Amino acid sequence: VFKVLNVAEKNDAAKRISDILSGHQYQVRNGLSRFNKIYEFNYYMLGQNCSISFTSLSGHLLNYDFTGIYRKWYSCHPLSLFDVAVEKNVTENMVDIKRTLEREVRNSQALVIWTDCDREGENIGFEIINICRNIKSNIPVYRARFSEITDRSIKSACNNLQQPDQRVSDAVDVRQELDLRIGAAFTRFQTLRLQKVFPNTLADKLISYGSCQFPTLGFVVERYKAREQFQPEDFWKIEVVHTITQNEADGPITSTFSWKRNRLFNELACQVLYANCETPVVATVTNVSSRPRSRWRPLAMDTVELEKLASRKLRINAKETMKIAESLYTQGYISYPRTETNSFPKDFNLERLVQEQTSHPDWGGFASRLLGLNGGPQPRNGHKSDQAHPPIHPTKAAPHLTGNNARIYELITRHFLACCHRDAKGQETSVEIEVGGESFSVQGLMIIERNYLEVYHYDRWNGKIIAVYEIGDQFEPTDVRMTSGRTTAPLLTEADLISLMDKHGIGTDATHAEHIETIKQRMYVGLTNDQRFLPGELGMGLVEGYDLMGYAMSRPELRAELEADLRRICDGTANKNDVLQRHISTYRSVFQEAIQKADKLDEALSAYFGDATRVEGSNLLNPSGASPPVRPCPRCGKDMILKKKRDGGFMLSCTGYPNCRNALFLPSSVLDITVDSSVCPNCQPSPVHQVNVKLNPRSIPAYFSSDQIICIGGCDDDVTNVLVLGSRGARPGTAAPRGGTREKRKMPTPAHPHPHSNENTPMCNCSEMAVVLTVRREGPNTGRQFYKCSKQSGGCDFFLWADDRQSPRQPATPPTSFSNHSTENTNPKKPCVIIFRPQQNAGSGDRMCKCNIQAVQRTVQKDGPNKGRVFYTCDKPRAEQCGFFEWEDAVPGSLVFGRHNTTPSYRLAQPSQYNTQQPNQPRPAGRSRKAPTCGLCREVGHTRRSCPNR
DNA sequence: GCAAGGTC
Repeated sequence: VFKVLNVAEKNDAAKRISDILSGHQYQVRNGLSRFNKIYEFNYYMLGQNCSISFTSLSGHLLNYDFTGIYRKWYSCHPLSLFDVAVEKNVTENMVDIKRTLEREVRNSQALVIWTDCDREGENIGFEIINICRNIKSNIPVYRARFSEITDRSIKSACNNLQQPDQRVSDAVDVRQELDLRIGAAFTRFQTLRLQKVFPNTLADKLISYGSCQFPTLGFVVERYKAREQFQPEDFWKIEVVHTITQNEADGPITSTFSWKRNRLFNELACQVLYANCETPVVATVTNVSSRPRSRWRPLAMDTVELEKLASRKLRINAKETMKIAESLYTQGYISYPRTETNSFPKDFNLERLVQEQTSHPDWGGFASRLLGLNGGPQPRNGHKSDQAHPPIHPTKAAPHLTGNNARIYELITRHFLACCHRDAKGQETSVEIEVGGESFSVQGLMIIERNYLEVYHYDRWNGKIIAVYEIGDQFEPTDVRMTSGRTTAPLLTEADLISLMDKHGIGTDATHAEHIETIKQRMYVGLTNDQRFLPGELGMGLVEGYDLMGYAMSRPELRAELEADLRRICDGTANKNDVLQRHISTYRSVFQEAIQKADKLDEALSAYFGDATRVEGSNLLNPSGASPPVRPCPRCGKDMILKKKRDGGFMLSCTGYPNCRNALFLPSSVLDITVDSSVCPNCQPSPVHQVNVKLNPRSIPAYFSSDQIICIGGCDDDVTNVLVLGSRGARPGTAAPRGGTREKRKMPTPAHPHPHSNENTPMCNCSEMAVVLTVRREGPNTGRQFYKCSKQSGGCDFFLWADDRQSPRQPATPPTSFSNHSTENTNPKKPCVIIFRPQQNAGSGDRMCKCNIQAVQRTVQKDGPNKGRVFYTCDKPRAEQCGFFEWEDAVPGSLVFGRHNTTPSYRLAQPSQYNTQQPNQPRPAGRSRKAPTCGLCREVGHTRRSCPNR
C-alpha cells in the first residue's frame, strides 16, 4: 500500500485535518514529541488509496544563530556579526519532532506539506522537506494549499496538490538572517556600551534592538513628543438650551443648540458675544432641513481590525486576542485569523456560513432574516487582499464556548453577520436658530432601519429626539450658557499603535502584540492609568540618541524597504542573495557610524540617567578587540580574524584557538589594518578578504604605497616581500631589487623553537635568534628569564618567558600569583598579560574572581543544554558580583588572552605555506623554505609573475 | 543575555 507522510504546522491542525479526511475514523499514535501526535487513516489521494500518516511541527523547527564562539557576547566586535557565518540549528525542544519526521519518512513513499499557506508556512515547509530528503533524497513532495480547516477547503486542497514555492521560502531566509544580524549587533552594542556608561542604572539591563520593536517604540515616542510640543489652549463656547413639552405623550424634550462658531480661544471676545445672548432674549428659527443619513456596516474583518476591535470593544489586548483566535481556528470555528484580506471573493459561499448561525439563540434570528433579504448576504468589502486567506469569519456554530473564547467568537460572528447585512438608515433633521446675533444649530436623528445594528451591538447610533420647529418660530431659551474647555492631544492607545504598525508594515498580524509586549518588558514604554502608551526614560533616550546621530532607526521606513524587497523575492523580480547583501551592507555602514557617534547615545541618555561615564571608543564593546573574519583558516576551516596585540601590533588569528593555533603575526610596519569587503580572486579557501592597510612609510620601500588595499593571503609576492622588508626596517628610498639577485624575501617568520639548535633558542619575529634576559626589577618575576628580540633598535616585539617554553605544546599553567600580573609589569617593554577574561588557576579548584577573592563552585539548575554543568562564579551577593564566570570543564586558558598567546607563536603558519597539517602536530622545524605556490594557478614551483598560465 | 517568526 502507498504510504504518504503528511505534516502540518501544528498538532491541532494535523488533528483537525485528519478528522476531516478520515471522516472521524483515524487512529492516534504517539510521536517522539508528546505534543505532536501521529494520526493514521486511509484516504484516496495522488490517484490511489493511500495509507496516511499525519503528524505535525510546532512552528519553525530551525532557528538561525551565529556559529561557535560568535554566539558569545564578548567573542568579537559586534560589527563582525554582519559578516560571520550563520547557521540554522534545530531548536532544542524541536529535536524530538525532527526525529519523528526522520523516523516516519523512512517508510513513506510521498510527502505532503500542510503548513499554513503564508510566507512563514512555506519556509517551515522547506524545513520539513530538507529533513525528510536528508533521509530519503528522492521522495516526491507535494504542497497542500488551504486557507481554512473546513471539509470543503481541505478536501479541495487534497485534490489539487501543488509544489512548494522556493522563492517564498527564500524571502523568509533573508528576513531571518537580517533580523538576527542587525538585532544582535545593535543589541550587543547598545547593551555593552550603556551598561558601562551608566553603571548605576543600566548595569543589569538588557537593552535590545530589533527591526520591529524599535519602530514600535518610535511610534510611542513620536506621539509623546508631539503631545509635549502641543500647546494646550483654553477655549470658550456658548450653547443654547431649550426644553419644551409639545405633547403630553412625549413629555418634555430638551434640545441643546451648539454654536456655529464652535469655540473661541479668547475669553473676553467670547464674553462680549455672550453678553448679547444672555437671557431674557428671543431665539428665532432661521432654517429647518431634513435629509436621509446612513451608518455603514463594518468592512469584512482582517487581523488588524480584529485586534483593534477586541482591544476597544472587549478590552482584550491584542496578544490575548490572537491567542484565542488561533485556538478558535484550530478548533475549526473560524477561518484563518492571520489575514490581510478585507474583501470576500465573488464566488464565496456566504449563505452557507450564515446558515450555520441561524440556530444561535442570540443572533440566529438575525441570521435567518439576513438569508431572507432580497439579494441575500452582501458583504461590505474593502480593497485589501493578501491573495491567500479570506476575511476572518465564523466557519461553524460554536455553542459551547465560554469566557473570552466565546466573546471573541461572538465578535467575529456578529461582525461577519453585520458586514453581510445592510447599512443602517435614518433621517436627520437640522434646526438653525439665531440668538443675539449669533447662530446656533441642533441635529435630531430618527432611525428608520436599524439593519446591521441589530446584531452589531458594538456600534451605537442613538437617535436623538428634538422638538419640532418651523422656520420663523420664536421662543425664549431655557438657558444660554458660556462654557470653557482646553484642547488636548492624546497619547496612543493599543489600537492606535496596532494601526500604526499595520500601516507601516511593522511585524506581522501574529506579532504586533508581541512587539508591544517587548517594549513594555524592556522598560522602554509604560502604560498610563487609562491604558495609553507613555515612553520611559530608556525608550526616550535610545530614540533620541539615534536621532542625534542622524539615523532614522526608530522610523518604520527601514523595515518597509525590506518588506518590499521580500515581496520582490517572492514574485521572482529580485534575487535572494542580492537583497541580502545589499541590506547587510547598508546596515553595516549604519552600524559603523553608530559606533563612531556613540557619544550621541550617551548624550541623549544622560539627560535621563545623569552624567555619562566616559568610555573609550569601541574598546568597551569588546575587550578582545576582534574584527570581522579575514579568511577561513586553511588548517581548520574556522574564521581567521585580525586582532590587535597589546603593544599595538596586529595579528591574524584563528578563532578555533586553542584547538587550532594557526596565526600570522604582522610586522610593526603595519600601523593600522582593517578588513575590506572585497574578496581575493586567487586565494583559497575562499573567501579571503583583502585588507586595508596603513603602513609606516619609513619602514617600506618607496615604490610601495603606504595606504592601500592588499591581500595578505599569500598570493601577492610584493606584499609578502614588503611586509618582511618593513619589519626589517627598510629605509625610504631603498627600493627593493625586483626578482633579482637578492634572496627571495619571506613573510615574517614566526619564532620556532629550534629542536636541532644546541641552545634550543627560540626565534623572534624577525627570524633571528632571540636573546635571553633576566628580570631585574623588584616584583613577583624578579630573577625570571625571558626571551626578546636581539636587536637594540628597530627590532620586533617578540617576548617569551623562558620557563613557558619547557613544554611548548601544552598551554602554560599560570603561576598561582597570576592575578597580580596585570598590575606588576616586570618587562620594561611590554605588559605581561592582557586581561580579557579573569585569570584563574586552571585545573585546580581555587579560581579567583575579578574581585580577587576565591570563586565559588555552582551547578546549573536551569533546564537546558548546560543543566548539571559546574561553573565558578563570584562569591559576593548577587548585586555586588563582579561578573566572573567560568565553566568548570572549560579548556584551561581557552578564553584568556594573556602571555600564553605569545608562547605558541612557534606554531604560526606562513600565509604562503598554509597547509593541511592538523593542529597540534609538530611542524617541520627551522627556516627551510618551501617551493613557492603560484597565486594564479595554485601550482607549486613558480610565482604568479612567472606563471605560464598568466 | 541578542531578532522575528513560527508555536505549546
